[in-house]
Amino acid sequence: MSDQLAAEILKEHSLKQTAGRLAILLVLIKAGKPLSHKDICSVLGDHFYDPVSVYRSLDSFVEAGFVHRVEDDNRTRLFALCTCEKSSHCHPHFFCRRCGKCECLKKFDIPAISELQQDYIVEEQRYYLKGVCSCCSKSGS
Amino acid sequence: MSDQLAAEILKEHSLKQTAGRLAILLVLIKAGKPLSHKDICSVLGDHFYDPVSVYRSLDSFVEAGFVHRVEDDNRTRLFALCTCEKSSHCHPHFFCRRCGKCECLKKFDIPAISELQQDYIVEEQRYYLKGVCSCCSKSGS
DNA sequence: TTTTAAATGCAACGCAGTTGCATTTACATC
DNA sequence: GATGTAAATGCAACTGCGTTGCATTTAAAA
Repeated sequence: MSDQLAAEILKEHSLKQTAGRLAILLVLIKAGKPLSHKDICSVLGDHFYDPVSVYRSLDSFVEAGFVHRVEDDNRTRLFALCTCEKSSHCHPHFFCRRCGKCECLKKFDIPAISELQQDYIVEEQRYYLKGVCSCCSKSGS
Repeated sequence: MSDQLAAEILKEHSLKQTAGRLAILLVLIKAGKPLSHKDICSVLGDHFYDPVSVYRSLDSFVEAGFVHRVEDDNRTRLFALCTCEKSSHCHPHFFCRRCGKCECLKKFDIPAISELQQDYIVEEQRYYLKGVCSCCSKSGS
């Protein structure tokens, strides 16, 4: 299932199939949301895979384009499997300050800023929201 | 001129007038754009004001609400005097990858996301653009 | 099976920002 | 103007995320 998907993704992007990469990718697939390096390491368990190698594997995923990096505001980076087409990486991310989770909000259209401001070349857009997610807001204050 | 403005801003927000705070505020006023801690320290010159104190002064400015923090993607934070009303801190920031400058794009309306997604409490929005600014794009590739 | 470029582990490093604590200072009160 | 006090500062050490260098191992092509 997910194992096979992970292997396929690596193959598709001409990345070597290593135990570490497969494990990391599996974690990202199962999570279905952005995770920090720390999150990933704690799911993998210590001593299984070197933290530095986790960084390097993630970097290779980002470079290949099937994982994207989300900056949160604590100077940490989150990594998420990117299910959208490569050309539309851009969608808002919502950070819940109560449960700490990060969600990709893919329903929203981000306005085409480039049309509004002359001579600006927009190469990357990032939309970041913070507050309380629907799950937490329902379960009382 | 600017000196007086700096003093007024501090007074308005009930912050003690200290040489360091006035100097930092002056730097921000004159810059007219977001600056990093490093930028500020290098304008102030070494040995005039302790780097840690610069951080603390900036924090007090942010807490008072007349300076806001902009996250760029190099894990550094930029600080900018906030000329807009407190209630509308939110506007896009454009980072030019060529000249490295950061601009506040105050003309743009950010869509009201909160209406679209039920039960989400949006407390903060951040819009981040990256590319080449009009100035750099005009002066050749 | 052999070869080789890429991936890994380990140790040390870099940098932005924070914390603790003793000292100094702005400013309110007398 | 002198005094008292909470806030601001300087200094040193620390934290946490991420990176770099280098020797070793390994996936996968030949």
